[in-house]
Amino acid sequence: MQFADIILPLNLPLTLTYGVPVELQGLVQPGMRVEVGLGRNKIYSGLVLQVHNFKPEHYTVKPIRNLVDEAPVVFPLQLQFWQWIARYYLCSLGEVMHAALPAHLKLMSESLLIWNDMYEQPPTGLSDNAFIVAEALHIRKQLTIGEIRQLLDGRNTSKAINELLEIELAIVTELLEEKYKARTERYVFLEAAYEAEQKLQEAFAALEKAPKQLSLLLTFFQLKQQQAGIPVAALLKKAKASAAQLNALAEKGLFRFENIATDRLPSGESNGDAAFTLNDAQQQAFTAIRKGWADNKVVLLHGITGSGKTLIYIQLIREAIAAGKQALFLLPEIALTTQVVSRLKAYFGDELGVYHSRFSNNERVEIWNKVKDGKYKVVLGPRSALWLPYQELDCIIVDEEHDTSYKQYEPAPRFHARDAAIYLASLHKARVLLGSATPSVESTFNAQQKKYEYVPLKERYRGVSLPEIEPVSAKNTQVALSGLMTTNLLDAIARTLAEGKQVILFQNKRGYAPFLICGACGWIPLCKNCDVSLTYHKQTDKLHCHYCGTKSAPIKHCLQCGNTQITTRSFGTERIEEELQRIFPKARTARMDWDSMRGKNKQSQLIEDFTRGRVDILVGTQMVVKGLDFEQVGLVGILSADSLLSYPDFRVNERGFQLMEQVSGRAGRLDGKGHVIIQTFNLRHPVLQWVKEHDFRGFYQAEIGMRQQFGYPPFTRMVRLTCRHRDMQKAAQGAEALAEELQKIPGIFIQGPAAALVPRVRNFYLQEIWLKLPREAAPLQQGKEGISVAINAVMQQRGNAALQIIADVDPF
DNA sequence: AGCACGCCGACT
DNA sequence: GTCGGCGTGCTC
Ligand SMILES: [Zn+2]
Ligand SMILES: [Zn+2]
Repeated sequence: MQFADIILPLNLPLTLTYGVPVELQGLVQPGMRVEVGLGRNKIYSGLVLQVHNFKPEHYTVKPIRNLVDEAPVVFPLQLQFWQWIARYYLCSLGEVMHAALPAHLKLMSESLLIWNDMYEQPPTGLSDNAFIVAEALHIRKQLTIGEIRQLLDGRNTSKAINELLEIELAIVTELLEEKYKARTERYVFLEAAYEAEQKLQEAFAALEKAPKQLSLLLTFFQLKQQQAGIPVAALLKKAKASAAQLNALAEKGLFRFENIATDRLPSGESNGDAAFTLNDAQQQAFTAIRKGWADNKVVLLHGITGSGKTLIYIQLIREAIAAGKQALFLLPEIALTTQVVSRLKAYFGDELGVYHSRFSNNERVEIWNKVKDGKYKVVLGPRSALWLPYQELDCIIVDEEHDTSYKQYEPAPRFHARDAAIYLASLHKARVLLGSATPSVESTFNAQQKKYEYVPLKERYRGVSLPEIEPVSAKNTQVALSGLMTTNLLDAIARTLAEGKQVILFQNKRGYAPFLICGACGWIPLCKNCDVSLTYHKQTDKLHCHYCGTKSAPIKHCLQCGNTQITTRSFGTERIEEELQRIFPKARTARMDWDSMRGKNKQSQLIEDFTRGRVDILVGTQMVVKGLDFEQVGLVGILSADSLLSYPDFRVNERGFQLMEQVSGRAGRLDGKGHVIIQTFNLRHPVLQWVKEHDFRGFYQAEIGMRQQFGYPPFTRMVRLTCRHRDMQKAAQGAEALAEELQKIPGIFIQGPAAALVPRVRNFYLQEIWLKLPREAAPLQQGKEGISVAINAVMQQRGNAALQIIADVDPF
């Protein structure tokens, strides 16, 4: 007897073992989806992890019911990758599977109620709900549980269903359906009989009095030279004919129709062999990258904005394709709307697959298959592109490697795509290139330690020079704008606009008024689900909670003392745009933040407008840094540098430096007159000095010293454990119990528990424990295993069932 | 994730 | 008394 360990896309601690029935022996392979029963009568498509001969001792196995696939949909290498993710990031294989497989490859049965034909009609004596279901069932003959829930509005469905099953009015079966549906298109073919010359002549003759049909037939033959079947839509369009005319020909027996599965993904033509040459600096960097790779090292390419990293990437990808392998190009999701996509498409055409969150579930399956079949040689995508089934990767390029969006937080697996990419590459024996204008402290440290090869690319492409950075004291602000914009900034904006150049203003708060307070008693409107203050949004005329998304009616008077004077503190992007319109009425303003970019093509539209000079002043949050890739702006203003440099996180300086450096990169200009103004109440903040001098080295030296002194990464590894419970007491007790269990682990440093920065979100109370672990692989893994044990111990304690413990390895 | 089992409040 | 609410535990 053979057995198979099956992964189900659920948060189960382990795989489940099923028996391989005789008729499936030899057919079940790792990576295949199989139908398995779970619990009373659910059927899932699970994924085979391995097949073996070890009979489980403590329970009797259920058999695999059937195969879903004839061949594996997941490669063995991917299963290894999943197992590493689960181990390293402290989550279950099921959670990894859930994240990795496209939704339409994960099947779960739905219960189907079928009318029993022994009954002629619904009997009397049923409860109201059961009667409603019985009547519907009588007409429709079968209903899914979902349909019944809809019918009864979700109330008391199980009772009604049990009532019907009791009297055998209906029987229940489980239905496991393939979710992926190929898109089909109607094609028209010439009937075989008309392939004969003479028969065809007759047909043409008979059409003399129907010129429209004749011309349609001629168009058909014109197109038929390329392919036998012609898409109906294309034919009608080309012939400018109607469906009725086509049907008339079909009725005469000339044509037959067939529905053929087609590709959902648009195929782009490449520019053929678009030739380009690397300049000297690029060529040098390219050679250095190849050398680093030859030494089996990860390469860190430190190239300032506008140094032309993309061309180097393209050249490396070309070589990967030439070697008959695949390449993966990772980007932060938000950067996938920029010109990079069209640039790569121009070079790689149909061999390039782009992956992002806007694809439908059916499209994702098609992308999955094209990667698996090797039709895509290059994949450009965000962190989720790591899950695709690559046959053989030659290289992985992680651009903007410092970017925080590479770290997934919710839900598990809480992985870092840059780090996971390095492991995935090692499985493929592929090479890794990390690229950034502001490399992370971790990667720079690895380069310093000679673990990575460091390749600088200093020269700015096309001779664009670095902008002048001017920190200005925010004390020097106009009274009317109470701390919003300094006269330096206002003057600079006016000057820049007068020169016909564009302005970008950066403010890290969205909405209109991020903070409201009663002028009389100091009362602050708070979210009812979270421990945070609410932000007023003018666009919706509502108060928004940025943690749970709840929108509530705006406050007209204080709920505590009744005072009608509610004052606002701080300025969001909405308010800034409004003020700018008032101060610079002739300037065309635009806003780029989470709220204004929600629509489908909003972001690409804005980029288009900005590039074509249809926007004079752009106000935005982080998005203006990450979501734009042009660098021809006259002035960049950072309205409040202090908010970027004062929050409790050991990476605060790193983030602040990276952000301001990246923002500055937007202000490089060919004429060498780019200008950046940074408003602050602390002109002497060291980060501002480093930014001012573009002094990456100085920043790094200071930062790495601090990390070493206080035992932060890269000198240690951190794990954050969050206890989440609806009850404040239970959350705190759970965290205490967890901390106690953690004490048993040797060699780890425990900080906490303490309430999270925001102690309550969506009505869940959050308690955090921060752990420092040794960075060496073996004791690190030992420590993590200890953490798993501790979590399990706490979860098994009575009364902790509703407690959630979230482990976040290498938190960001 | 579902689903069954079991223990308490508010209805006949 | 029972009906049904949800908190708890399990799925090979
Ligand atoms: Zn008040
Ligand atoms: Zn909230």
